[in-house]
Amino acid sequence: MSSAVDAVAPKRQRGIDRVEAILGTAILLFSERDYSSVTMTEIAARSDTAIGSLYRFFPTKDALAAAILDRYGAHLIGALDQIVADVTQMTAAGVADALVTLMRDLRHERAAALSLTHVQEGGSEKRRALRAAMIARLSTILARGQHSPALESMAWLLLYMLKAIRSLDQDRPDLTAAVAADACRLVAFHIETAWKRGP
Amino acid sequence: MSSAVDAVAPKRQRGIDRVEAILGTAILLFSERDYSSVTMTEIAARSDTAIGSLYRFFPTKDALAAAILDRYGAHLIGALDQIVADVTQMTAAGVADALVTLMRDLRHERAAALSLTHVQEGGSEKRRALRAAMIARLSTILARGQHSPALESMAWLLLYMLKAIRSLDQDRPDLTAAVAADACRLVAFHIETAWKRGP
Amino acid sequence: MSSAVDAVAPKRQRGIDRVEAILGTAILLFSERDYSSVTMTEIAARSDTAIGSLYRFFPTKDALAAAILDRYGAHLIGALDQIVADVTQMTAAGVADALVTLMRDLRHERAAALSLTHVQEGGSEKRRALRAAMIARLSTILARGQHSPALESMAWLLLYMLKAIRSLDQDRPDLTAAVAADACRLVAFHIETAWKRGP
Amino acid sequence: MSSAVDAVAPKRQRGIDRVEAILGTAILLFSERDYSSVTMTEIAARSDTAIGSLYRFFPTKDALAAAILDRYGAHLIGALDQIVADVTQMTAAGVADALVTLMRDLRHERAAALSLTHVQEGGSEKRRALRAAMIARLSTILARGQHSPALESMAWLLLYMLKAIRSLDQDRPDLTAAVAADACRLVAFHIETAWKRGP
DNA sequence: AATGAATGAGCGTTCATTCAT
DNA sequence: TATGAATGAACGCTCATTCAT
Repeated sequence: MSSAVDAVAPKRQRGIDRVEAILGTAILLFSERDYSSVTMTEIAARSDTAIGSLYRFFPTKDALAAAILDRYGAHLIGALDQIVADVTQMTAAGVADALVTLMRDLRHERAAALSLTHVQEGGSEKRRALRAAMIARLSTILARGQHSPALESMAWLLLYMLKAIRSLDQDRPDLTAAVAADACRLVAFHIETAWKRGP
Repeated sequence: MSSAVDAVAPKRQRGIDRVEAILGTAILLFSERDYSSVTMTEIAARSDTAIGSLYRFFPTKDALAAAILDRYGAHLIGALDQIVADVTQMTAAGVADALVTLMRDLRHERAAALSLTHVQEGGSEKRRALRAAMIARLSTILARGQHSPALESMAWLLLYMLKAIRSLDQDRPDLTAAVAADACRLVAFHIETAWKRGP
Repeated sequence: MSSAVDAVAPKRQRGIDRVEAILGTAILLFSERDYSSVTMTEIAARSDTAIGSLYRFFPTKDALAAAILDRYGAHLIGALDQIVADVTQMTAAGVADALVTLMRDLRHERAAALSLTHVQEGGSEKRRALRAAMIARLSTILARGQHSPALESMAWLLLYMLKAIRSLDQDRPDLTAAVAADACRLVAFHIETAWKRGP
Repeated sequence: MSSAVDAVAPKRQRGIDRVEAILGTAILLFSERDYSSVTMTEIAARSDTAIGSLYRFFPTKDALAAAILDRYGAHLIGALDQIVADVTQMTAAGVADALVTLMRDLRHERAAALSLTHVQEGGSEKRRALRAAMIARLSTILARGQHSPALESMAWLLLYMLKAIRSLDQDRPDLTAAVAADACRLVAFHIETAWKRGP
């Protein structure tokens, strides 16, 4: 009953490539459909992986979901930290543009992450941690470099606006150009409001 | 009303009640979880319906999903039509407030509808039609009574902002009060921009 | 994820028959092979049951095992109680004969129960309870009607001798006749030793 | 011994150690659980052997089982032959004690062997051969040195009684002391009955 | 008409065994 | 040679749907 091997981590190049293929395929499928309706068999088949090999690297479906969330979180936080570092030398419009662009770049991973919202196994905890980390960065941006809990509710609104813009971008890519300026203007308006208000 | 109909009326009424119970339960469950992970058996049990009866009213799971989407669409479009009818006599702030309030009122049905996004059986077609209907109303609002295709991209942005506000409202109900004014201000800013721009 | 129907209990005649067929097949298979190597699919196929129906009555493999153990325990304890009731009017040889015969009659169920020894889900607890119940009866028999904890170790030895005789009976049915008298003589010798010793 | 062999001797010794570790681990696991529920991966991990190496020494799981049975059989027959050699100079009680002790000493290997009862690959043939060999020795013991087919059924009964005593010993080690004398007395009674009866 | 037992394809997962490195 | 990644048939179990009662 108890399996001797449970863990993961590819050691050879082939394993690393395979993990990449699996994650890419999984992100693609989860971004298109339900977590529950995407099957491990399908992920394996589409990434040219034997089902047994898939389970070598990701011992459960939830573990695969967690890996995707982790990777998405790392990308996101890394990029936000970059903006935080530069915020004192940027205009509101510049910050708005950076944020909107960042969200567009991560659109696929984000869509996949959305499908993983309800995953068991500490998934909601992971999401909570990620959200907290994002809110912390966005609050700092709204406070122009000094973290300020008073701005947290504005940070939440900013976060959800950014999500909305990314969703729109993904659902109607034909509108991206037409919408871009207005979207940035809205975000910039929000940021300026915060900056005027002070920390 | 006549005694001749009374014989069947209870039956009909019972059927209506049953359908209501099923739809209510389904909306609740779909708003909490994956479409795929909510089972017909569970919907039947939670609404005190025999599984066979559930299938009498909704011959497939997709048909049940379609019924929920239809009902949600009708509610939404009805309410938007009301705002459209009154828009020429409202301020931008008033319109913003009406829209935000509407979205909050429909939050449960909306959450359920989100779960049904990827349903087969003409689900995406239904969604497309609903979106088109919403965009038409929002465009009219942004044009202050006259429908204007030029404002379509702004209508899309408005639509997604409203979604974002509703999501935030649902995910963090503790922030509703703190966020409400800023959210309405943003929406009003967007509406005013459109109104200034002209149709 | 959570299933609305978990429990069991057939209500119609057809269901009762089916449960009998399933239990019979399962006892047969478990008496021939490993618990782990007997598959639910095989039990279903051999008892002409759809796999889904098998799971309606026995929601897990362990539950099926538990049902078999329960039934075996009930048969065994019932028969032992009969012997206990009559023991004061019987000779040692008569008791020995009754015990050996009883074991022979239950040989198939017993062989199946053996396969279920290591089943999780409180299986070992069930086995412990059954053993305790058997030891209590055998102690009473060895004490000629009065229960006596002092005779417990002799009861254990008796229990294992009876198991041995039944196993031999099953493994080499051709020897049954040749062995029967010697086996009964051994058991009677043990019972007489206990009776002489006193409670 | 010579330096020329030293180069390979360590390799051979390592191989022997490895095989010993594997067999020991396998006996331990098989004595605790189902043959089917013990995995090759687990045996490999617990004996610090790479799965590939395990398969080099034992090309199938059945081959590993066969090796365990062979070793158990060799131990058992060797010890019985010793008793056979001495039987003419022993009392019935002495023989009984020797047999009971022997069984106790081999209890772990025996428990493992029990798990392997139903293994395919000539496993039942192996078991039959082993049993025949045991019965031959026990018959000889019961005939006091002269092999006598007439005593075969008594030998079978003796074999199963010995199994029962060993099982009891293993299941309830706390009773060993209390039960030992009674168990030996029973076996001695059986042996004496045979000796009286003559070959 | 209403019920719930029956059905079986398909899901997540395991593990004996093979084979490239 | 020794290693452990790769393979895929098969397992326990679920659930949308059908159908006899």
